[in-house]
Amino acid sequence: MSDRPVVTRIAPSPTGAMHIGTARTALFNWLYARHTGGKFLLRIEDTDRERSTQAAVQVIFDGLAWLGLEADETPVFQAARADRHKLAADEMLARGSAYRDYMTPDELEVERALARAEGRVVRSPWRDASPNDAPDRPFVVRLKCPLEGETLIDDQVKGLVRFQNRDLDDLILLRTDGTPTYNLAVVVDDHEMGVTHVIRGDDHLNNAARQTLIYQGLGWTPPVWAHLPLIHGPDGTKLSKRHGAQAVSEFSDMGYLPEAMRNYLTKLGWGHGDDEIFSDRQAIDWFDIKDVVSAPARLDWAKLNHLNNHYLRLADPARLAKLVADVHKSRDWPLHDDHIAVLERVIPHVRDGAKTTLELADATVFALKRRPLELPEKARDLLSEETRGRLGRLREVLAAAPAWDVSALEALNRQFAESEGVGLGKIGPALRAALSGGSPAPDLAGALVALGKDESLGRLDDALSLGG
RNA sequence: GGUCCCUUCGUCUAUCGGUUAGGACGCCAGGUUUUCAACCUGGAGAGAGGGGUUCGACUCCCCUAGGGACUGCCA
Repeated sequence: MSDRPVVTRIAPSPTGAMHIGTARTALFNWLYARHTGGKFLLRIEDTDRERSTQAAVQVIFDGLAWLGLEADETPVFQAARADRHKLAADEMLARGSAYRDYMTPDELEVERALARAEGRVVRSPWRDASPNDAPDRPFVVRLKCPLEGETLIDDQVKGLVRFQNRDLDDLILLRTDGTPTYNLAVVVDDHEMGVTHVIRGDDHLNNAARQTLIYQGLGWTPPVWAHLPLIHGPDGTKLSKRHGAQAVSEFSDMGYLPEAMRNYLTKLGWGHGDDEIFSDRQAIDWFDIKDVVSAPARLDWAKLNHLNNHYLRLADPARLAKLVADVHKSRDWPLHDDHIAVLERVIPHVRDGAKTTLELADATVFALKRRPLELPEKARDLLSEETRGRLGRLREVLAAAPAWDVSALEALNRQFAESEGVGLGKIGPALRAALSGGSPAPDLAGALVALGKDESLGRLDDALSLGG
């Protein structure tokens, strides 16, 4: 196992949204593949034809692309491989590691109830029937699980897990219509795709034992297993809609950056000393399945917000401007031709307080407004005659400003207040109102720079002319 | 019911038999201050319970309790 190059995979079923837990599983598979210099593959488990849709397949592609987790080979579609799966089942039949089960649904139901009452696993009477006794009716192909002995799973996350074979049921390999079930398909595909490390949610830990039996029934070597604990909601229960979000697309819609998601999700269930914020490069260098935490983790919005704020402050303003413009568009805000340029100029001054691109959009509204601004009642009240006089004088000082940058304007504002013999508090609120029209805006100097000299002076003039 | 997994501050984690149990987010207090944030300083805050093993357990073992997964001709 150790000398083969590592091959990992993510194998989602396209039945709707892409769950954030799936995203994290993909991320860990991707990290481990990158860490070891191996390959990361994608397989779409679309054997449930009832529920699988093309749209849901696209959701998976989009989700992985958004997160930056590109597969190294073209995706495999499981449904297209049904012939291979059936061949494997035939092989198991031939080897005696599977059998045809002719139980009717009614009989199965009775056996299931009985088995549960007796605290044992379902067993078909056809397990040991002679092929000659085969009746002429539909059958399923079942795994012929050994009745004695045990199956060990040397899990990279959970440690050594021991299953008594008698507790493992003869799961169905082929349905009555001859189509393969999940457990067979997974084993055949993982084997034929050369997957060396199966890293998946720990809801599959039980399956690992049964799948091991299938590997053995086929004469194949099982992969290295690693079962990751699930992500829970903030209250510790299974993550669901009511926790705010579940799907990758929702996190995107809520204004989270993919790099923030990667950092957050990597740290959720894995640790590297005291490191909290790290680059993809560092994550790849440091990541090892053995360091994955074995307990489920809860989604913590506050921490995600913190990280997103961090990456928002690091991001290229041009990139953010596009994202923020999209937010405004989705809100039907009347954008103008120069909005991208305006956003690019404003964003550096307002991003420090933003947790998401949605908040970033909120913070840019003041700059996107068109003159003359509508001043809310509260803002008008600030423009007393005295204040208007001061603002007028400030306007001239600003107009004559030799430089239009934050530190110069800060100094200039302060000097002006001093020359007027008042504190900045006597001028700030009114200036702010004139510049922002009552919308949230950055500090004064930042607002002036963000708006630019012409726009700033124009807005001041507008305010001064009010009732003047 | 059966099988299996999990259990360190509110949350994410560090520790891998010997630490005043560390960090981060959040929270509280103070500072900065023209708004909201951001930022700076300080603070409170944890080994589920009970037995062992050991000179010494958060760390190893057992039991209990509490969570969770599986138990489908879903994946």
